[in-house]
Amino acid sequence: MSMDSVEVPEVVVLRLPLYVRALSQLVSESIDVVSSQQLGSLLQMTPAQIRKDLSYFGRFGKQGRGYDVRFLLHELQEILGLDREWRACLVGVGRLGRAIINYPGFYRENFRIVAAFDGDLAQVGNTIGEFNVQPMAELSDTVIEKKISIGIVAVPAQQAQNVIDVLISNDIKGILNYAPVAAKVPMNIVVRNIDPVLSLQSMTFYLRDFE
Amino acid sequence: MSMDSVEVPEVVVLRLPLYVRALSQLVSESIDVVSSQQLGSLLQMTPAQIRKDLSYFGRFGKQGRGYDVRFLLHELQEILGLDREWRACLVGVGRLGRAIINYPGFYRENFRIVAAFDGDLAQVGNTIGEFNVQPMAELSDTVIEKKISIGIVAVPAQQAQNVIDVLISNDIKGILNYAPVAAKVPMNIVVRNIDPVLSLQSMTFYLRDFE
DNA sequence: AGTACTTTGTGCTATTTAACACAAAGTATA
DNA sequence: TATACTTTGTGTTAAATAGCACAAAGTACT
Repeated sequence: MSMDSVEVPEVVVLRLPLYVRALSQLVSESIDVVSSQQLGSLLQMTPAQIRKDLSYFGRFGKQGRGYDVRFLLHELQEILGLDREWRACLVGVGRLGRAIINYPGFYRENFRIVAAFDGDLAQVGNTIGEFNVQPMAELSDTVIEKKISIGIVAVPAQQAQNVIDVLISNDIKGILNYAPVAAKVPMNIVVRNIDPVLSLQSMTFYLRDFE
Repeated sequence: MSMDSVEVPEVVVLRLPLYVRALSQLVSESIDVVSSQQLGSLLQMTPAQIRKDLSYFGRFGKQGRGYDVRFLLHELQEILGLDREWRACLVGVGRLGRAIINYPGFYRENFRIVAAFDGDLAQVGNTIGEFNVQPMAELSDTVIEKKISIGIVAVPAQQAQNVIDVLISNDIKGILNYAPVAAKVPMNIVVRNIDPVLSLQSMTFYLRDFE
């Protein structure tokens, strides 16, 4: 018995960031108004899909004209919760973890990595970028102190589920998982997997027949 | 008028690597037989879906028993084209590109990065890992020489479409795109996007209401 | 051999997702 | 003001995807 008259499909939510990105691009090009037609050709999707998606959240456009770029961008950012800073902790400071810390793309979009943990005590105390690597035992306190709501998992597959369990038991609600495992989590936890190997392995199905 | 009696849906192809991974895990645990039930609970999906997916390619199971793990693994690897080595080139040797080159996960799954390019001539000639960074002008020859079929794009958004166009014009059929852009490609080209920021930006929609 | 159980492969149904197509409402131009 | 466009938002239809449920075929145990 949800409050929402219609539940928003997850596929729609997954597309909203694409719109945000395209609209940001348009803002930087000083374009004020855009039609679903134009947005569609920019993003390689049908205008109807864009309009349907947007209609789940309101009526943002103007007939005969299109959408005010800045306005729609602002609305979508608010809908997605992108109008504020999000704090994340990294777990696992191996090669991959270090690359993630040094990746500037998160910062640019208001995602802040504010702590780094590792289960391996040999790593604890090391300095990576601006952080001291902390032991997992400190996770509980740090999550509260630094108001962390997202966990980024960059540990080997074997340890991933355990790390994820610890994160969840410390009230982390969102997990960005770089480990190659299908994490088991309660329904109220949001998991996003980053797994380039899986991507390649499905790609080759279509490449087999060329040479 | 395709040869296949039924076209395999792309969603199904996207799931096959998950099965491959789970089966590999089972092999390493010396488990010989698995039911769709067990596989489903391992991967958090319904047994029916697994059986339906597999049925697009053949009848691999045995009633009352399940699937022979090694046999099914081998079959799926063959279907996906994972029974051989795939060669890729990297374009863009900035921070991200270097991390990709040093990532051991590709190698472990028989994907070989065999060349690195950069459009910035200041990068050309530098040594990254085991490679000399080559200028884009050499891409054409190198792709043929080294039998490269996959391009990994790790350049800034602004340059991504151009790089992708060059790759395609040199007969690359698969692109693993780390740049935050919706690449425009002909229908016969397979693109897979790796975009952690998009993942976070859709995640926050569900996190908004906690704290 | 017989009974109870397990599990596949698949026809069918239900659900989800995407696209069509058009009235309504706006713009542009004369 | 009138006419020809443009574009949204959405009811409706179409297509894609997922899940049910069961006959058929096997296993396990007595």
